[in-house]
Amino acid sequence: MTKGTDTRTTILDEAANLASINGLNGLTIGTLAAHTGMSKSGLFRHFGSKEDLQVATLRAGVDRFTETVIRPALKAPRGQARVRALFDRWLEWGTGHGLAGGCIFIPASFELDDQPGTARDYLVTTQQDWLDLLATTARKAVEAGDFRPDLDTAQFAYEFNTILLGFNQAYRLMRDPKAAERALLQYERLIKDAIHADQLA
Amino acid sequence: MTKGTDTRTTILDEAANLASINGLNGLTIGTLAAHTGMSKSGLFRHFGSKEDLQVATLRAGVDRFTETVIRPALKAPRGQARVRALFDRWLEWGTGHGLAGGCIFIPASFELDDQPGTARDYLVTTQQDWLDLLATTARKAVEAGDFRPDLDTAQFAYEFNTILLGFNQAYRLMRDPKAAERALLQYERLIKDAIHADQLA
DNA sequence: TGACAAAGCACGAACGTTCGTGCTTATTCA
DNA sequence: TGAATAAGCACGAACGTTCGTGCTTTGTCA
Repeated sequence: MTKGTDTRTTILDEAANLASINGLNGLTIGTLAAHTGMSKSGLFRHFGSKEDLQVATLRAGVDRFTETVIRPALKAPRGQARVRALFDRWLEWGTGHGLAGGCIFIPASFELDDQPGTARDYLVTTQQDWLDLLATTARKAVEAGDFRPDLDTAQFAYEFNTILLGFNQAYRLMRDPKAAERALLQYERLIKDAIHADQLA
Repeated sequence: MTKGTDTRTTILDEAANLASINGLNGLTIGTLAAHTGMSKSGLFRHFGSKEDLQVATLRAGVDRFTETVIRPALKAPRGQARVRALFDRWLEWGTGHGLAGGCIFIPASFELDDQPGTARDYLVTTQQDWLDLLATTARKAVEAGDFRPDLDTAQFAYEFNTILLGFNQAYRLMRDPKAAERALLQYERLIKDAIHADQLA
């Protein structure tokens, strides 16, 4: 690891933290330089444009996410256990074991949705990867016999993700002490339905 | 209605639209002035500070929301019908029948959650009002016999809101053509559970 | 005429970005 | 091996623009 990529890593580490607090648009070159003890120009040289910095920051966030959530969860055995591991790990990710301001992708989702560009494009693929991973994990749980065979795994992934969004709002904006409990209840209902659909109309 | 409050209304109307697109922090006095054909200073005089403008914009959003979602939904008869009316109306609200960039409160939720101030405070009370309204509506549905007596109405409100968050992300960021369908499926499962809890473990 | 509304103008600060200049490492070659 | 050369890295200064925010002046109606 040469010196350049070394400081670049340091910068992006801090950038991800700042962006998790102030958002991707609130991430500014000046404050980032101040937080890293660099000059604006010296820092800027590593990226070339603000948008490149945003994409690089998202990419750094993906690395952190993979390390904090996905990799550990994949150690759990296939099936329902792994689904649960993803859920539990995500809750940790969203509550400070990841970035200072929590998940960086959720605010970005609503910040960039009307803002065309490479940052938005990258975020979309990232989010799609996450949904695909969830769907795949659910499918394996079906194959393992944990979930019912006719489960709509894409819908399952969609709803799983939705639970995280709700938790994030309740936890960070509303500071609801019951946020985790609420999310867990919702999760358990989702799982119950994935095991056997309710017969009643 | 005097001239001053008249233009103020015009300004806030446009402010809500711009904020729904660019976020509350992305809402800038300069661009707002350009969009309303006013001078920055002439516009600024109406508020006195950026934060005041943000709060006033949120307040204008609440008015629009009440008019678009709540008021029409309250015309539906108490019980499950009214719950459904709130859901349907919200989907319209989130897909353009309200503000240009969709719901203004959702992006604000994730933008302001780490940003102390009067704007954040106001948003929290607004969101709490919404959750309370949902819970109350659910409780009336219980009283009407539409929902089961032991329903946790606060949890119901929480999950109802969560569905909206998920829909917003799927619709606006992912541009998922199935977003509405997915949200509806999730909604129907929530209702089914509200009617009679699944017996199975 | 007097009160209020809007414009005009200017401010200091911060924004993203460019430029030219040194300092530190690698690389090359005698 | 040691000097010469090149590449990489970070810096300070400044660019033009936009930010939020004040003052002062003009316009517009009761």
